[in-house]
Amino acid sequence: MTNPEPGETAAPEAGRDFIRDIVAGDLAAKKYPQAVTRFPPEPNGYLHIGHAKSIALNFGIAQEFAGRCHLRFDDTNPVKEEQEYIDAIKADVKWLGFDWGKHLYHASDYFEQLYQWAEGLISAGKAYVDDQSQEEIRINRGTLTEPGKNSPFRERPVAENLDLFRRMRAGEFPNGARVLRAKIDMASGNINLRDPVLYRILHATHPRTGNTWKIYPSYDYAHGQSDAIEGVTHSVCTLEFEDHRPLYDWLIENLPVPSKPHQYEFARLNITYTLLSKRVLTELVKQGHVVGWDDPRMPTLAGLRRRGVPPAAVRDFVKRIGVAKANSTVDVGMFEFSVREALNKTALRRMAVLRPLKVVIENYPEGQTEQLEAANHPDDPAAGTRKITFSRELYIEQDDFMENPPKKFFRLSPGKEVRLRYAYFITCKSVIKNDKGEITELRCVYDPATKGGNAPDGRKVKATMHWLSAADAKPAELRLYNPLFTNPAPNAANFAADLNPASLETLRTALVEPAVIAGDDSEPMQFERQGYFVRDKESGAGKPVFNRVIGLRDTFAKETAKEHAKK
RNA sequence: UGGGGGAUCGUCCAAUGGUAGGACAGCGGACUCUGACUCCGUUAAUCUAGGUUCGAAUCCUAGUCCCCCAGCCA
Repeated sequence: MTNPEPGETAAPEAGRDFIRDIVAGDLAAKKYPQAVTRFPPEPNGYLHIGHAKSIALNFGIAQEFAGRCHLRFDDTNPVKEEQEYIDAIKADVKWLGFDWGKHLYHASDYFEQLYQWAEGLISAGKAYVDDQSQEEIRINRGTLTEPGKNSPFRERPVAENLDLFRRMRAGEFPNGARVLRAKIDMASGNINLRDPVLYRILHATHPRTGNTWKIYPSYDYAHGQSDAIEGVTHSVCTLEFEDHRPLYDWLIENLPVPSKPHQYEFARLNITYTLLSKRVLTELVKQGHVVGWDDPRMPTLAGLRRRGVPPAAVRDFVKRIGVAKANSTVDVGMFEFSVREALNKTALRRMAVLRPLKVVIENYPEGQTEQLEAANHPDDPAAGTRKITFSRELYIEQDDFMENPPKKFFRLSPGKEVRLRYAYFITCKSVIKNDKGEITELRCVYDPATKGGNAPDGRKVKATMHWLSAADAKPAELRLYNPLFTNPAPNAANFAADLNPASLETLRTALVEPAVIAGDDSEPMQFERQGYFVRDKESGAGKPVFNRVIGLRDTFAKETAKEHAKK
């Protein structure tokens, strides 16, 4: 985290959303010397693209307003939290491109302070130990339309509360025996104010504090106070915490905290064909619908990373969608746009045949080969060129040939001439089929005068196709991914019903040009006319595996689909 | 029927009393050795009804619809 010179607090991009407006206004009014934000994940799962929106917001504000942003783990529930998640979250935030510098904190760092403040609340008569069972507390809380009833333990003397609370800490009582509650208002229309639980007994091992604590603070009690301890000025969270704000403020007002942070809420991210719920994502993993948190079909940052999505694409996406208070669902197409845009600029071009169809160039001498030059990136000469081999036996894409093509089909068909990219024009002479009538091979002729891909007589072809020399092509496994859900608005409550059975399509007979294997395959490449692919971690020397990050925009396929829909 | 929020092109986000704008998607075209990219053009919206005002997405009144809250989760 960089901390630019003071005085540089004028906001360069102020006013891009209502939260930044507030920050800019507070800074202009000299309410704070510096904007301090925080990203506060609970380590009970992996981060997903919805978190990326929050990360970019919080770290972005710090950058733009010359403030700072903390990474703080909200680790108040040891029953659900694990070290694996803590490590994964840090890795994901870094991957996204943000740096908390020295500002790494945990709510658990403040457990002792929080405890002392709780005793203070008890001493002030503002909190009490409740012996009611969980069930009784629930019943006495009332309903949305009926007020709650005071606990019979609400007027317990301070000394007794203190004694009981200390014994709770000492571990004298089993889980659920008692809780510490704030004494606010059991009749409040806001249920969060009906004597909210501040501490509960939990005999569990915490990833950081081990077995030191037998009681743990609730989210409401820990969160705002952690903000205050850290000097957070703008505590940004999602809409569902809006009606926790009065409680947030009550605690800040009634505790001797060192600063007074304020909470602001924005709408969480939703995307079509996607579920961004930690509960659902956890179940997808645990029930084996995906191979893990980093399954390339997952909307987790780990999944996107493995899928080959550049972090810049994620940042661009969350910047495009903006920040507001209205619930909304972003079209997944908008994310795909960001991914393609990021990849198009940098991905090196290669050729790969997903579903091979053999082609024999009848008039090309047997045994002869030649090296042709191909650009690594047509829009960037600096990316250089590579050699590709041409020979008598080739492979083209099955989709690039039709025996009886419709008018709009520009590719190869009997008697038709097309260009093989960077090579020659070829014309299809005949089709060879097997017993079942399936096309197994094409016999074509080439025009030696078109070497490199241009006809000296100026004649044009409608299509340019990718191809591979049979002797040089390398086998590879290609994994094509489709949305995990078939429903644009998947039902989180019954997500299994909306699962897409075809979310993963594995191509085991695909072929790639040698440069794909030989070159640096850690970065995504574009397999021309197909899409962007990146080497998967399961890839081995003898068995290269590539993930399709995303396909190229395919206007022809879209038109074809439309035609079909009409019929 | 308690409390808290929200409604602007198909979608997401702007416009804070003065020409409703941008992005994605769509459509049409140009270009093209990727049916990609790029470029040009274009369709398309203020939840409803009243009111205030020279002028309303914006202010007022009354409605409608949507979301969140009854964990010892966060």
